[in-house]
Amino acid sequence: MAKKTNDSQGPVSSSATKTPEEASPRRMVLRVRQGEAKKRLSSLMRAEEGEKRAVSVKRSKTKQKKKGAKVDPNMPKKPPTAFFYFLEDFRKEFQEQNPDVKTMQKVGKAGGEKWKTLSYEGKVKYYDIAMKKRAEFDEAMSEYIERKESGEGDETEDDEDYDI
DNA sequence: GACGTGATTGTTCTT
DNA sequence: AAGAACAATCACGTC
Repeated sequence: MAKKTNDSQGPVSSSATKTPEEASPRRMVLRVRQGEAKKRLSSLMRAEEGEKRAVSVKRSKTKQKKKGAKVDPNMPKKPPTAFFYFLEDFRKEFQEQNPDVKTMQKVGKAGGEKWKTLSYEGKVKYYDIAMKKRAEFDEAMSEYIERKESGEGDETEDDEDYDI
C-alpha cells in the first residue's frame, strides 16, 4: 500500500505538467486492461452473453436487472465503478446530513451532482479503487474461464455443507 | 412475504 | 464511433 508513493502521484501531483482535464480519468482508467485473459474473456463472454442476450430482452425502460442471467456463482459480476464507490461514502454523509432522506434515488441524484463538482483529485481516489477492483475482476474472470473450460460440468463444491 | 422499481455515473462489450 | 447493458443500494408499491 505504501509502495505507490512515487508513482501514484502520477495522476494527482503531476498536474503541473498536465492539467487534470487533459488527463481525463477515463483515459487513465482505460490503460489498465488488455491482458491475455482478456482475449479469452472476449470469446467466452461473447458466448455467455450471447446466451443471455438471446433470451433476454430486458431493458424495458429502466431497471436493468438481469433476470435470465444464469446463476453462475463462479461468474464474477461487473465490479462497481468509481462512482459507486463514491456513492458508498457519500451515502453515509448524506444520510447523516439528511436522515430524513433514505431513498437511494435522492442520494443518487445528490451524489451525481456532487460527483460532478468533485475535483480530479477527489475523483482519482475512487478511480484508483475501481481500477484495482477491475484488475481483480479480470483475474477472477480468467480463473473462472479456466475452470469453465477445464470442466464445466464438474462443479464439485458449490455450497454443499460438509457435516464434518 | 417477496420482487421490481427508481436514480445516479462509469466501464465494458457489441455492432 | 456510438449505443446498449449492467454494476450497488434502499424505500416504496404492488400482488
